[in-house]
Amino acid sequence: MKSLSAQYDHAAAQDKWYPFWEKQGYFHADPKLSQTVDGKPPYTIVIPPPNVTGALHLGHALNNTLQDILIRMKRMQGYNTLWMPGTDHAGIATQAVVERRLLAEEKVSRHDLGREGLVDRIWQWKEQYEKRILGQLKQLGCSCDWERTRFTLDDTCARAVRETFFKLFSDGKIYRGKRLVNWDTYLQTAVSDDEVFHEVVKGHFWHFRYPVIDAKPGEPTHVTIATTRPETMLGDTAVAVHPQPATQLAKVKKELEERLAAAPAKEKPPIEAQLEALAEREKTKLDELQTLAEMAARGVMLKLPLTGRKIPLIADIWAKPELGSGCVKITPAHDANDYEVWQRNQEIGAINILNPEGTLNENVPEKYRGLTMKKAREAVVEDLVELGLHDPETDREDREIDLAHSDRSKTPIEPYLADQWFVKMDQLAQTAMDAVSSGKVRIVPERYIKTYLDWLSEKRDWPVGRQLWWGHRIPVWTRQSTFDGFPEGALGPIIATAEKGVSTHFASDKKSHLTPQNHSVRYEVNEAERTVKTYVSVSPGNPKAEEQLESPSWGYKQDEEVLDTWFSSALWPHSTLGWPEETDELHAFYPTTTLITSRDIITLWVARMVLMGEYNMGEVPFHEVYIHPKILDGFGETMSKSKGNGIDPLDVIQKFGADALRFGIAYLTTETQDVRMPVEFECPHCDALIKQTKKNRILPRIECDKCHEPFSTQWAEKDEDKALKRGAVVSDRFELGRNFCNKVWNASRFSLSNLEDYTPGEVKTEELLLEDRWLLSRLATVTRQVTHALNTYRYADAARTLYDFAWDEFCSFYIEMTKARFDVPEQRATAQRVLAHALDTLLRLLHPITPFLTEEIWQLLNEVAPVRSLTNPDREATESICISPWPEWHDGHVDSNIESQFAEFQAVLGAVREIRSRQNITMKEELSFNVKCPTEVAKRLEAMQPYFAKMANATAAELGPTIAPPDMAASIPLAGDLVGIEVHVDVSKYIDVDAEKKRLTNEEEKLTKYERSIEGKLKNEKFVANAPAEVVEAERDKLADAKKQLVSIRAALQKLAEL
RNA sequence: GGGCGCGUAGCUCAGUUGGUUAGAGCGCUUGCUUGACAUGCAAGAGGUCACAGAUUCGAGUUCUGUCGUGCCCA
Repeated sequence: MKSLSAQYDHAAAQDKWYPFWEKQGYFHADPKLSQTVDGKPPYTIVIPPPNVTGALHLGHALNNTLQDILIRMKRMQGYNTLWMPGTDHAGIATQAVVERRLLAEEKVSRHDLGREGLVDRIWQWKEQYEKRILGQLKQLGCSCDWERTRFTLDDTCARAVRETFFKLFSDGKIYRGKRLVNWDTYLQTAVSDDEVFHEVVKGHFWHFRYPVIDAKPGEPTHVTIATTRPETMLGDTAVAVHPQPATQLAKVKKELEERLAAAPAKEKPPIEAQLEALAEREKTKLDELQTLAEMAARGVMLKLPLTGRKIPLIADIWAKPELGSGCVKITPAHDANDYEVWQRNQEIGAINILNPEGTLNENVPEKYRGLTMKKAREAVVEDLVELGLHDPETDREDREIDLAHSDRSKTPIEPYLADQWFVKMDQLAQTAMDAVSSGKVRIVPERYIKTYLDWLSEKRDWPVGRQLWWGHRIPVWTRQSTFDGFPEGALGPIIATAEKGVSTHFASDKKSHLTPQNHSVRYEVNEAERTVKTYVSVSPGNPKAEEQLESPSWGYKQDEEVLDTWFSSALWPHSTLGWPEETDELHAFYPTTTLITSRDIITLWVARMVLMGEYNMGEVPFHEVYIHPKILDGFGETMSKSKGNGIDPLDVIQKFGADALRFGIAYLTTETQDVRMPVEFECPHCDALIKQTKKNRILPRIECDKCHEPFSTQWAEKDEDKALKRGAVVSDRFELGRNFCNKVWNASRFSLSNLEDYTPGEVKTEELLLEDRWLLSRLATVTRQVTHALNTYRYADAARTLYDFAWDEFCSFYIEMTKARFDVPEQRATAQRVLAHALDTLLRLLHPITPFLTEEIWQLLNEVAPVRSLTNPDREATESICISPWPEWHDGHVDSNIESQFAEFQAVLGAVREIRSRQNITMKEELSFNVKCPTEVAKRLEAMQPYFAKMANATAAELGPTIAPPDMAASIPLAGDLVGIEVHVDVSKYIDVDAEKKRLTNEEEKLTKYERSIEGKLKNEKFVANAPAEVVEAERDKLADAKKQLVSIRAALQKLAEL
């Protein structure tokens, strides 16, 4: 047998076994098999496709490790398993990263490159990062079916996207609408909410007066409004006042009073001040507000200064009578709250006053057209002053304003009303809600059902267009024409009346490539202007039809926008399997089994997959969704690609190994909590540890605090940085895993070295010793617990169970005990067979979590003991642990009697060790001890003599019920189930009397306290009367036990006192 | 503002339906070159289970509130 290193070499194992697994094709799922494998259904997981914006961090490592653990277990259980891998194009995020890079490094913008040029460059980026991401997954040990790797923008997915869009379009579920977007005037694109950051800036609060038209006597002639953005008044379409100012004020007052009553003394003054102001307001303002509310109800109009437009005074709850003038101007096209007001008061309309580049458009008086917002602001204020509607001296307050900025251009965001493509969600959302309510899709943990249902129940239509170039271009061709001059020759006559929202077909002429089946049409008719916009969606695979539409005579243009990334992600479970083709894969593996993901995309992704699955396939995409915790950094922040606080799993794998990382991850994946992972950098020059800080976590190079040498990090990109040595990232969490792997490795090393003359053979029950039966019993229990834990996504339970069993039971006891048996020829063969069997089982249980380690040992074990199952004596071990059968447990092996007998031995051994340690007796000195115990216990302990010798260098001199403790003894009475057993060591040679007295006195105190607490309980009549009989009984037993212990401790103390 | 979590040892976390003398790993202390493993072995110290009420014979565990903290939605 070759000699094995004392340390597990994770790098070697990873390099060796991953290519082997791939070559053997273990990860490839054959759809034809799935109907036939043992009657077991296929087991499928689709990967949440990581986006190609950047490399993976520990959060992804967690997500994918959890998937791999299940996939590997199910594969071993004989299911036809498919883990479908792939990546996501992540429209805006990726385009933004590439654009930023281009600008920084080559000083070119997307406009310089043009659409095709930019998209080309993004593809290059994608190739690079896809490679890196897939490489990371392989390094992690993920057993994905790589032959099926997909990308959300590849041809297969594109086909599914086109098909789905066409289907939705034809079904009338896609429409054009208006929506407020975060408009980045610098980049001229909408940005999503999470690409916006808020910053408080200094600004002003301006008060203006708008004249009332035809005010009745006694009514106000002007309405005062206040704004932080005067220029938007050009787009006002109403002024709102609260419909019931008195009620509202009373409500606010009541809330304040309640808060005042509950507030601690020091917080009272500001609330009192507010209440006073409110009272003042009721006196001075309320009447006027009441009047205004009545005027609003009557339909009074106001004259919007500078524009000459008339706008209504409306009653709406958005107006806050407790604030400012109590009236608020409404600019639906440029303010989110005002937009909501418009939704409630459709008649007021919305006026967009902004050009895409941030200047004012033709909807404002000529004077202001073309001005930037800033210039317009000055002009508007100036002109209002001129009209006497604003006094700069009294009507302007300083104020801090929370202003949204674009993360990408760092310029202020303009809320902007844009035309958008929407998907109608009413019915689709309902199907997704039903899927979960009915239990067709189970969400684990259940609390996330609420998130899912709450979001879907709003049934908000889904805006699917994005003003980007990177993505699936919307397959709609548009042309605007006059109503009269409808292009008869080209299009043929209109069949249906061209009403708004009517979908119909062109009548095809014979030469047309547009057939009734391959396209769908919608019209948007503007009767006032007598124009019609025609939208044509073409089903996939009809390039000629598209060409025809784009030909000069037809004059159609394809929509410039692309689809929201989530549109393609929503199809992922079926698009990756080949839909809309009726592939074998689709038949075999859809619906998939489980989805494993993180909670932040329950609404964005999970819900949409369910509704699209139902829509396209008529069937849910998966039966269970497991939502796992998130890894936070040392500052409690979630790791994210954009923040740059993520840790590259490769930095961990390189130092600790993939197995250690995976074990650490499984160990921390508990049901409820997110997990903090404070990390440190390890200097590659001097091994000093450098704390990760918010500052250094994004640096490409870091200088060591101690030796001042620089080293590189995952962010290194410049050659000079890359040339530096890379600093590893370290954390206890990984050390735990690394140490555990090493422990298993060494236990295996020991086993292997003692199996050289192993022969397979039947082991008869009567040949088994106590420790064998104990181990088999424990193994059965552990197998059951681990299987159950993984089946219910209790990863931490599985990892902890295995950790404790492997370390504390298998290594610390079983292996230690077999050492003694290998020296006894007649015991050797049985010990070997049980050991080989146990190691074999343990490896298989561990394999899903630590695949490389277990494969490495499996292969070594196969060399010396290829046949090693006690339960299937003829079975030869498989060529790889990947495809070995998952352990089954035998209830017959579980023997609580044996386990308690073993616990007895462990406790006595522990007592001996404790005395040795307390008395400072080194292991070199042989120890003799006595045990006072019942006869049957004595008999059993007698049989364990070799183990006391081996494991504690101690001999039980006397055992039995009549043993008298030595005169100078250190004594430990056992507790709990083992009460009645006393361990005594004659320590006359060593004893530190004072120390022993002190210890016993401590112990006595503790026990006395304990005794009193139980006595207290038992004296409580209510407890005795109300608690279940067995609980009361248990307390009585505890009391009796404590008393027994006390007796022996007092006796020992007494003896010491007599010395 | 609404929803969902989390506050247990110096740190990172377990603690299943209320009944244990509240656990683990790391760190710390003491002693070990025990022939698988110092990435190890043996032992030890360390806790008002955030705070305040309530329910109960009994609360780390259930309920209410407060404070702190995190995420999601607006």
